[in-house]
Amino acid sequence: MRWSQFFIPTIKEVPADADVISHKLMYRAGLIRKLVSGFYTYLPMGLRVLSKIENIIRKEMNKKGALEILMPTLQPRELWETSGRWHTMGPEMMRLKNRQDRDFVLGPTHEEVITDLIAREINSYRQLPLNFYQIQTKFRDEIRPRFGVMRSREFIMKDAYSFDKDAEGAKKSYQDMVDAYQQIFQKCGCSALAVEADTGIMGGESSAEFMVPSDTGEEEMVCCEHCDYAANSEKAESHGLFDQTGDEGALEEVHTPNCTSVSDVSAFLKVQPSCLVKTLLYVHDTDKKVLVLVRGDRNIVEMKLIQYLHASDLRLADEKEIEEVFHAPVGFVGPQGIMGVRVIADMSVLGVVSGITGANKKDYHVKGLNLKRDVPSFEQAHLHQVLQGDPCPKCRKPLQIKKGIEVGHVFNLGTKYSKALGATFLDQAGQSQLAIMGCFGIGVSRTMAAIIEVNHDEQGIVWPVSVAPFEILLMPLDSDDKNMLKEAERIYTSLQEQGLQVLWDDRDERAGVKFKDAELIGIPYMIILGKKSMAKGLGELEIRRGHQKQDVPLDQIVERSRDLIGHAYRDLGFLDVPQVQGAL
RNA sequence: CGGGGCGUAGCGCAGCUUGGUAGCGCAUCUGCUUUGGGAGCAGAGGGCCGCAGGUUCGAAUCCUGUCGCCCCGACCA
Repeated sequence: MRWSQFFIPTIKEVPADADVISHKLMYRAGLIRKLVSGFYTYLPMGLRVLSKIENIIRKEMNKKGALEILMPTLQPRELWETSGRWHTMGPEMMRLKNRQDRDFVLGPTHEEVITDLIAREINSYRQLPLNFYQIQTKFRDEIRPRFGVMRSREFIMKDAYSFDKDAEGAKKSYQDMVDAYQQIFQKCGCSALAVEADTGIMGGESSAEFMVPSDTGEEEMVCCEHCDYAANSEKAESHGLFDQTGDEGALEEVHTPNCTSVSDVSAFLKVQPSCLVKTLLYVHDTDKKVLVLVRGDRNIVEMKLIQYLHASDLRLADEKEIEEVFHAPVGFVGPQGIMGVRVIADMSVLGVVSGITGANKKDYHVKGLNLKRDVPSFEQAHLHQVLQGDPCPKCRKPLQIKKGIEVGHVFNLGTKYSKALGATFLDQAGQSQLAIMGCFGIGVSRTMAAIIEVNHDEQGIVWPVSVAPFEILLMPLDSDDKNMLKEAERIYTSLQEQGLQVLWDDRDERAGVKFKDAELIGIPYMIILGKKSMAKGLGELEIRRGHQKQDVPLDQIVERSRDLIGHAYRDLGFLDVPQVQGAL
């Protein structure tokens, strides 16, 4: 491709609304432009990158036997009523009506559609297993789109859905996808970590997220440096810590005027916050009350509580509700002597034999709380937030907390959707069975941003070859020099004949402009032709990453480039240089 | 949903406090010079100052409303 005939609108200045590096660089390098908040146009350079990521995904999916399909973006309300998600999804799902006043949703995901399809098409165990995938535009009306293409309202996603006849098959399908995902992200140049995760709105049994470690990530994960434990912080656990010591004693009221918070009480009584037991009253599924106990210096993760309760909604009780249960005002409540309310104790308070908590009386707390003695019956669960340094649940070594970008998510769905939508088949014994499902997503557009987050420097993007819009940039510096142009033309044709994707900067620009643009757009390899070295029969071959340069005789430069690029592909885990496909 | 900030030329901004009909840098166009790290000189084009009302002889500027964009936060007894 000749630069002058392509469209690469680079800009020097950063638009005021770009905040993170990938967003700034995508804008400046002419990959994307914004339409409105959360909606972006991919310009030719951006689209090439996207297509490359998609092709890497296709190849790995196909290797595992998944079959590509394409489902509608618009889906009828009825399907979502059937699965129950018309009501549980909330306002992030975009809904609209057609002229007959019929409700539709702009698909945020496709479990309903695919399961409906399978329910109609599959009758026998002989047809299973199946794994269908698509690469398609999804819509989620995010509260706050941000970081450019990283969290947008319209985005491109690869979603795959597996259907198995038994648990063993489902397990294999799941593992196949995990393996494929590792391959995909490695080949895209943004190796991802698989971490245990919450199933969220998808429902189902278990799930793992694929995270690219990066400080701009929105997700927090907990990982162990010593073993392979890694989990999303909404799911992470720590080893049963906090065996609280202290002398057992009788319950004793203490006067704590106006001390309504943990910090007030611990300061007033001159004890560590960890000596307190926080008593939280939650309301879930509209009117069910549950009392949660957690150590004073810890917070609970509401997501964990929702999971534990299988609740569809959850909120803290208001002052009135608290008064009704404890007959005491907010800030002075405790679990002792409370009857008729379900009590859940977090692991952090299980060992408490002399804790401090509210006395259920205004301006008073109690000392000497012994959980097992003073609370008639309680359940135990892991609800607290894991902090840096907490012991690993597997090996007890200190845990680390890191930020990451969620680029993929795999779910073991079980039979939630097959049951709701009637995806059954007859087994060998002629019995009707529910298909066991898995669903597997990759945020394609987000992956593009993640790749840039981990592959850039001061000057601009440093694309991994596998996803670079072009593999090599040909840069003759003097556009008036006939000889140089002739040589450039020769190299250009020759590179193309080698099957390489080459961008030829044929613009009549000064060298400085060309160099700056080249660094910005980040093509991984560059051939530079200058007057002086050409006179000696030499050209320069430069590697964008690290700016290593070498002089190479002109008659060898194409071959050397091809070798370098071949090595680069192999380093990323490819067996060979992929063939050019489609528009590329 | 709450809080904060911002809408002035394609992009980045100044001007607004103290009303008088708009300016700077980059980009664009023309010409000459320049040509291995975002060139120099000379000239040119381009803005209903987000939109709608109001105050005023007069509004980018003051007031009200509205739309859009960005950032932060999201309850812990």
